[in-house]
Amino acid sequence: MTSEQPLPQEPTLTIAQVVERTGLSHDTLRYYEKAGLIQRVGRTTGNQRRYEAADLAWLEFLIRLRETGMSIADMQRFAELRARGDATVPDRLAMLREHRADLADRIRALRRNAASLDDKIDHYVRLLDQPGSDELS
Amino acid sequence: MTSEQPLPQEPTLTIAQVVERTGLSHDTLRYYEKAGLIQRVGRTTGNQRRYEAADLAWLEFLIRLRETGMSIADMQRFAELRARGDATVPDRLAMLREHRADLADRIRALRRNAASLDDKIDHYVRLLDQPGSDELS
DNA sequence: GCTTGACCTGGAGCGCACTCCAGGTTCTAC
DNA sequence: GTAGAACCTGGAGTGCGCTCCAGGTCAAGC
Repeated sequence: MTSEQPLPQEPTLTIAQVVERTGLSHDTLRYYEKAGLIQRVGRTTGNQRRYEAADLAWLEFLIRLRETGMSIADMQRFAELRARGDATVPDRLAMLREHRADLADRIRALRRNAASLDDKIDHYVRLLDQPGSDELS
Repeated sequence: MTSEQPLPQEPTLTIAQVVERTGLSHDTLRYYEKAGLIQRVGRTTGNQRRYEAADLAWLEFLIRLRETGMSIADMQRFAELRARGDATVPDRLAMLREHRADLADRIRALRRNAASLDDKIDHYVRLLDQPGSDELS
């Protein structure tokens, strides 16, 4: 048999590796941690951060919340609920559903606005096709 | 025949009326004007602003640019081109097309993110349906 | 004519989400 | 063991897009 090997510790990531994988900056990672968006990350004996896979997954979820327009304050609320455990799943679900509905509204509004940009673009194209007419807008 | 009437001056709007119609605040309207986003608005002899229909239409266009994520700096560039007249139509068209393409990208990204929020929501729903399993995220 | 509310200006202040800095500690490679 | 890169902290600074303020002027109704 093979000799007993040390438990293959789940590999951890340095902050530089997390920067590379998430696109967040060092400062933003520290800011998110200070703000309570991520629970205290593991440390080496020398006090340097070592991120685990679960931290990375959570960060990626936070990034999605941010990219869909959630404020830091709301992310803090969400993170706090998460930290309180399973009992808060209904609250988290409610928050997420509300955020999802807001997002749907915003996407609809963007599409409407996109359509009117298209109209404006068409207007300019026509101006270029038949020049000479006084421009109105 | 009817007696000669004074030219029915195109009715103008006070700033309060524009606030009401656009949803922009007094301060934002003045800020936009100072920033050159709208060309100097007409004034009464007493120096109070009187907006014309064309001003309102332009403001509504600016609002669409803003709502689709254009920065004030880019709106300034656009407004400046507009102020320079017909010769800049090609530049304006190019700006608008680029902005439109960015917008399409952002809408696509939002839809992708929305889909992954939906996954997360489903995950929570399943957690609630079959409680007891240790929660992972 | 007077009151009251709407409007004017320049400039300071604010909230958000980072970003930068100084000064020190730790890690890695030689 | 040492050099240099990576990392640590608290706190100050930044850019954006407004928002507020003080101290005045103007306009409309009585």
